[in-house]
Amino acid sequence: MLDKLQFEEQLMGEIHSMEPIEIYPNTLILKEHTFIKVIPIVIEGSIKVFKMDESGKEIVLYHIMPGQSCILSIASCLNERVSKANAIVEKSTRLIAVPSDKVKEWIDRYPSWRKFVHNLYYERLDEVLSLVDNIAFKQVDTRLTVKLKELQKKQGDVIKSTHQSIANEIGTAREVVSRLLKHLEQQGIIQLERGEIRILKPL
Amino acid sequence: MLDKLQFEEQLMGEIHSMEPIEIYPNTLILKEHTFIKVIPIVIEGSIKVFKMDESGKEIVLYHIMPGQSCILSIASCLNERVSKANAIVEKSTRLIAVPSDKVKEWIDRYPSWRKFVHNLYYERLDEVLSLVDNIAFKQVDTRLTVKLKELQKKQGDVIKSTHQSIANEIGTAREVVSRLLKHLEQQGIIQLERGEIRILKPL
DNA sequence: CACTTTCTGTGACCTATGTCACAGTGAGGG
DNA sequence: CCCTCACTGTGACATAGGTCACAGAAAGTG
Repeated sequence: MLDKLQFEEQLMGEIHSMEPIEIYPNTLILKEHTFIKVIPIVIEGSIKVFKMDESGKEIVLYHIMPGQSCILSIASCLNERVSKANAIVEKSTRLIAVPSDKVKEWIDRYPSWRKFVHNLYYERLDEVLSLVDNIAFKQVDTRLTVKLKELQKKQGDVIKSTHQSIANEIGTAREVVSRLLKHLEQQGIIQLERGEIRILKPL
Repeated sequence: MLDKLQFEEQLMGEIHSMEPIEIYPNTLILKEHTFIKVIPIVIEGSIKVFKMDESGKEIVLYHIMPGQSCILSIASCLNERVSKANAIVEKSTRLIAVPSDKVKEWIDRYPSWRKFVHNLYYERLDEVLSLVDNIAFKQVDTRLTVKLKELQKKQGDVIKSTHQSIANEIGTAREVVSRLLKHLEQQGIIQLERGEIRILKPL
């Protein structure tokens, strides 16, 4: 997995010299308002980055997938500032924990690392901006179908996910998602099972 | 103004060798889905970066103030991708237009430029994230008072702004802003004039 | 197999906020 | 001094979507 990242040999060496660690689901690895000590590079699994309000409602900003890293952590660490969001491990995850001073050092030393970081910035900004776009302009039902399409792309026609987690992703309540999904089912577009959504017709 | 930016002498020299240009209000300088050719460094004035939906409703992402630059442009340019938002000149603006290949070159050459860019990333990500936070979790009235405080910080107790522009910033309709402002006035917290909001008591 | 937990389905209800439709009012231009 | 805009004020109204309060079903767990 790591080899797909186009790093210089020397940087690759540095990375490989670090021992990957295994982290289990539901581990909170980054808390808002805290300083960053290590930056994760995900090898396997996935990490969810989200914001949470006082009442415990959360909204998902993006997911860190294999070969990616957490741009918010990098930004915070490069500027020696606190984190602006939370991150929690979703699926069991193997990752390399890069100490924050390494990250700073690499920025100056390796062009390929710079490229990697700038690319991350672009991708994430893009995602966060379309999130803004969606919550500001789109109604909940559109947001839902967008999310379904996205999940379909990742997982295929059988999506394993609970209504609650989808609700979190699109920033609404579980009941609303249940209701809307039921409608789609009645229209014969999807089929619902416990923890599973089967897509029958194109959304 | 430029001298406040902590760049190396050599970079400073490069920047000073470029002729500043003057741009008038309401000039659209960046359109969504287009490629970036030049990056602005604002000397004086301000630029509004925003998203717009089909119906013409807009939502403001952030403002580029003197000494700052447009991180979205930089991100797009470094990755050779299209822009994800629009930018329009608000107040008459003097800026330096840095060709995109210079921006790339500087990233590799000048640590101070890297620092500048990473700092911008952090600041803007922060702003955009609190925007997400606000529209996802907060009600319109809270968003309004937050925005008022922000304007107060910038302009003092007498804020020059129309209800419409505030509505755009917080992503709602003008009537809603008028209504809420009226309430605040009735509570003796603010005083309304045409194009002006006077803050009497702390919000 | 009991018992608990997690997930889903649904009706009833409430309310924040967007929309429409005007009416006024101040400001600037010619 | 008009006349035309741009800005503001407001009532009436519609409604999306959040909240509450259950109930039943599936899946773990000991």
